[in-house]
Amino acid sequence: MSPEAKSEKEFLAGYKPKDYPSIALTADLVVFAVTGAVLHTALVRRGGHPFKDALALPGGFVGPQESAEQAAHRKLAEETGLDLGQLPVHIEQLATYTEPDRDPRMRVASVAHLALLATDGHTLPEISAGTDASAAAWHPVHELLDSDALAFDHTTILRDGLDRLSGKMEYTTVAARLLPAEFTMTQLRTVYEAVWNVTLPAGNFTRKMMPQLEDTGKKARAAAGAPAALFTATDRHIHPPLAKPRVE
Amino acid sequence: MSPEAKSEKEFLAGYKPKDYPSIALTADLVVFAVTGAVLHTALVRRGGHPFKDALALPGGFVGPQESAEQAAHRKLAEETGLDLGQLPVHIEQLATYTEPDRDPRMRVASVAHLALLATDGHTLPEISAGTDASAAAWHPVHELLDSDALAFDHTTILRDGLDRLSGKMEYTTVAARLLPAEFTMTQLRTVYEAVWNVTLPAGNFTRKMMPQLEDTGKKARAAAGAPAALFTATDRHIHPPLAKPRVE
DNA sequence: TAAATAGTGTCTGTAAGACAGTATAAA
DNA sequence: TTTATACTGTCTTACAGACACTATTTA
Repeated sequence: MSPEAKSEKEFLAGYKPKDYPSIALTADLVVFAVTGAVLHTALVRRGGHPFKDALALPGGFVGPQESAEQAAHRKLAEETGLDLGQLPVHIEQLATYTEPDRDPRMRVASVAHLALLATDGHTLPEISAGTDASAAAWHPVHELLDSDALAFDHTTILRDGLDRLSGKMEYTTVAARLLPAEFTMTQLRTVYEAVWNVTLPAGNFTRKMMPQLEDTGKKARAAAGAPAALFTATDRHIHPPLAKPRVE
Repeated sequence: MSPEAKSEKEFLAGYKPKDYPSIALTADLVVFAVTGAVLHTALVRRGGHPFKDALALPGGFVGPQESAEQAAHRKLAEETGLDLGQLPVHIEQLATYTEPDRDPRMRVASVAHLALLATDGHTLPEISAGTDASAAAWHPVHELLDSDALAFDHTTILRDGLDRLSGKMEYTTVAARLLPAEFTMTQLRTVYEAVWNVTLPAGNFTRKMMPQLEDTGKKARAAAGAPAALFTATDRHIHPPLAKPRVE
């Protein structure tokens, strides 16, 4: 209870915000999910100008009482109709895009987030359009990135999201966030192959990942072949990292 | 509201910004430089409330016509008095901090940046206080992080900045940004040791880094001992990475 | 049985870690 | 010379990559 604390209290009580540049803040989402060994991203079809009818990342304004990450959670539910109470989702901040002219309407800074949805590898979560969009659907990422088809700077953001995920998978088990809590080694390897757009030798992958995972002791029901062990992820760092094969 | 009828050009000409939450955007800086084998960061002493007389990261509002990165450049010059025309500086975005109550005065989102200043390892660039601060000075990072001494959430930001730099040094030559364009292997190793707060075996370090650097053919003048080769950095990725020794 | 998948064994080449040895300069 | 620093050689261990092999299930 020093005199400084008291005077700071007085200062704040009488504080009137000074002028500062008017910049709107949005939270945008790069949403990833894997099906059929292909990485997909959730995109909305824009209902209005600018970039009308173009594909865009889901997102929207950060509210006055929420953090950007909370806004990303809320927007993910609103814009895709996903029930996040049911579906495990991993959200982390990606980067912030602040070029003054990135939105022709007004000054908007966008805090982009990476969102990973858990799937069994066969079915994508069903998504439906929110208020601002005319449609919401899944799109294969690697095909999409060959064409600069997205609104605003969203192609850049999507590429940054893919790069972040690709890199982080080398030294963490974050790839497991694209799978159910318990998963087989083959499921995990399929996620790596989908995100990296490569094929990996199964035997060596198993040996490398085994110490990073927790064996549940349970076995998966196999359609054919030996039943696979079910693992859960840990937060251990992979050291040395699992190197992404360089493209030849 | 019949967006169908309007072209995008007409739409934008008649566009009036809708209400959006009022959030101020600032660019803050984690500025690093190495001297005497110790990593230092530039901090300002706050002149006013809140957190009066506490240490804080340099930074300020993003202007209406500049990106956050441009604002970071400008603020670095303004708040430290550094002549960035003379001094090579590397700036990259770190993360954005958006907790609603992180500034007691008003809603402020801060885009934090990592700034690396080149030094010869013996002298830190001289810095002087800008308008908002009563002083600006260098502080040893690892000592500082033991005590949560900074204003706002700046201790978190500083720690995130250190983590980013530490990690990136494993697989890039970004550490060279803390040195002049041409540097010796020992200088570079000293940077690694300062940032990671470890000691590294000189021989193995040389062998590992050699293929990542460009040999200028020139030699440094040595006070004693054999003259060291002068290298320049490349943008090659270190593969496999140079692992940071885990703390025992 | 055959077919399919899971997981292990084994060999080879590369590189990290430890550390000794040699080379090149200044005092 | 001595001393200090810069590098290189060498040995051991670890592990990635390649790929064959065995084990375990379903049909």
